[in-house]
Amino acid sequence: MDFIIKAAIEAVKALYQTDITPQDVNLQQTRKEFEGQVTIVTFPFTRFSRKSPEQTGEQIGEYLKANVAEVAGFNVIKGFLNISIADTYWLNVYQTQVLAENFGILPANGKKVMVEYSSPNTNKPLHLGHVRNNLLGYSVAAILEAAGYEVIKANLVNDRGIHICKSMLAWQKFGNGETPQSAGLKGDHLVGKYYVIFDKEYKKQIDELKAAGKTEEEAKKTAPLILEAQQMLQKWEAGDEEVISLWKTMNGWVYDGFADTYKKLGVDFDKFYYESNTYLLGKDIIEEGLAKGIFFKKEDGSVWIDLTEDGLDQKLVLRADGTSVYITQDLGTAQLKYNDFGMDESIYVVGNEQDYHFKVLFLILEKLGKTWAKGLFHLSYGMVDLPSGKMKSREGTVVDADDLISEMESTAKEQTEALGKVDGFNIEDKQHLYHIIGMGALKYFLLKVDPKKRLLFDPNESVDFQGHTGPFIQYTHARIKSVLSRAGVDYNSANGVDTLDAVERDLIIQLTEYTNIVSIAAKEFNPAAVANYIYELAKVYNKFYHEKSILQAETEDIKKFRLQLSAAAAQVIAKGMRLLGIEVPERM
RNA sequence: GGACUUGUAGCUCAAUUGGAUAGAGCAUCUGACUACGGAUCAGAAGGUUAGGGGUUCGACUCCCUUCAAGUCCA
Repeated sequence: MDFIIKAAIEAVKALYQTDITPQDVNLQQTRKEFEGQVTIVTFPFTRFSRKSPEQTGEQIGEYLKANVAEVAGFNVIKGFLNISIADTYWLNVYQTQVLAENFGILPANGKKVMVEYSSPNTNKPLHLGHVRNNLLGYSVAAILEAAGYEVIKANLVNDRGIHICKSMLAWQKFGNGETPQSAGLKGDHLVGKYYVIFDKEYKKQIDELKAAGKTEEEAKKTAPLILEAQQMLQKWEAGDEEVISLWKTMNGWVYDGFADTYKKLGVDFDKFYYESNTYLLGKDIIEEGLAKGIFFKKEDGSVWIDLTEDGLDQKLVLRADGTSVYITQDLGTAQLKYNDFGMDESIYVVGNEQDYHFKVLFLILEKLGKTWAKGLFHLSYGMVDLPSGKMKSREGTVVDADDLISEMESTAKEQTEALGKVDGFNIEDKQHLYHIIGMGALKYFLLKVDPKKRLLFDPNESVDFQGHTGPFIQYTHARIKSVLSRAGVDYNSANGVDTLDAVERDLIIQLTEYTNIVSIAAKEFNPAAVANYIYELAKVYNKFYHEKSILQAETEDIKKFRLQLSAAAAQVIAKGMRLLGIEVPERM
């Protein structure tokens, strides 16, 4: 549509002797209740046209019609100039762009970006909140790749610390040598079970101590179990063989479990970082900051940075005893990642509870003069809430990822069987289909929402399969494939039409928008933009499908054209869904 | 105490980043092809965009303020 903007600039120059920039031309898609396909908002031009918005629109419209071949007509309503573009233009764009093999893949931009996501703790299984994180991260990575970036998917695993020691200790005390095999339980669930047991026993001890007259705070600090766990952490840090060996064993169980869940979710990673390797990093950065005078030392020896001039607080970066805080290791890890890959940008997919943390982290790196700090971005997403409020693992109100996935699959099975559409599928095909549909419903449900908004999930109300959903889009794709398989003619070289019906034009216009959407989604790190676009596309296609007969078209040329157009729609649907990590079936 | 985020139909979400009469889906009601797949399509109903003020040709969007929900900082 650049040519319209250019022409509008020329029109303003010719009519009103004023130079304007492309940004001054407010171009948008014409609302469907009006005639035309693109609209120029003329209110801003009245400043120098010294005419009413209507008159200004008329004059520019006349100019465009006279000087631009593709402008077939126009109408003016208030300050809106609606322009009808000739069908030949749309057909040309369709032929040369939409039908091109690499449509929707933007040329390489030479930039490298890291997307860090998932980043689980190894003391409990993944839940719905992690699912949102994983799907977002995977999708953003796919979108950036389509937008021309070289992408590195990274996972920073929190595999050490007091929380893991809690699970280890509980297993030692109460586990009786239980293993995933002996318990018949996924490894991450088994370890999670002992984390819960620790918490229960710990609470018992707290209650006993309180009954003996201690305050809550005292009780929490002096309960034998927590002291033992802390001791265990110290042993781990000292490299105690027994502790390390148990730690390796139990983490191994967890990784097996995670690998399984990741596979079902369809996410993957190029690079794993482990906190057990990175938790000591960052101390040299503290030195660097002190040397540069950015950090300062208090009398007790602790190191701080004063961010009050930036509207933030004073922030501790190293404890008085010389040990790290979270931000210390994050500083070090950021440097490590940059040393490893030298990427231009780095996206952290982390929940919005850490907004402040990342603000501080990025600001410190900037103050340290790290040139790459400006490429850091915190993709902050809202928490997933239940109707009862926040998910709490201690109260057993978490929605477990593995449970959720299998529930989605069985719902997909029920729905599909009720419709009786899987004749001719063997058992494996059926299972694969149920997985695709169930995950399609779940992924779409989570990704269609703007990441920064909190998400409400009601486990009692199963995810919809009708309307604005993944299965709706998958169904549209399957139905197109069905028609194509009945075509009986070669439609690849169709070129037989030179005018379009309204629905056909709408469909082509929607298809041409895809590239635009990819770049917007990449710029905003927002899969929801893609999700909502594909839904619109599927809707336009379904309307076309109902209004126009494809196989019974008026002429053979039109039939071929509509088949080809349908194939193009199926292609874009599949490509777009792939950016969301959602597969589309041939039949369903 | 300070800071950040969110608030749109009964419910779940949009709104081309300041543009036209705020759009979809679910739920409710009505209708559609003995048809290329009805997980579809067409229609009805549903709104003081949390409340109030301001900025301007024009505000869900920007500013101020109050309220509500959530989060963070020692």
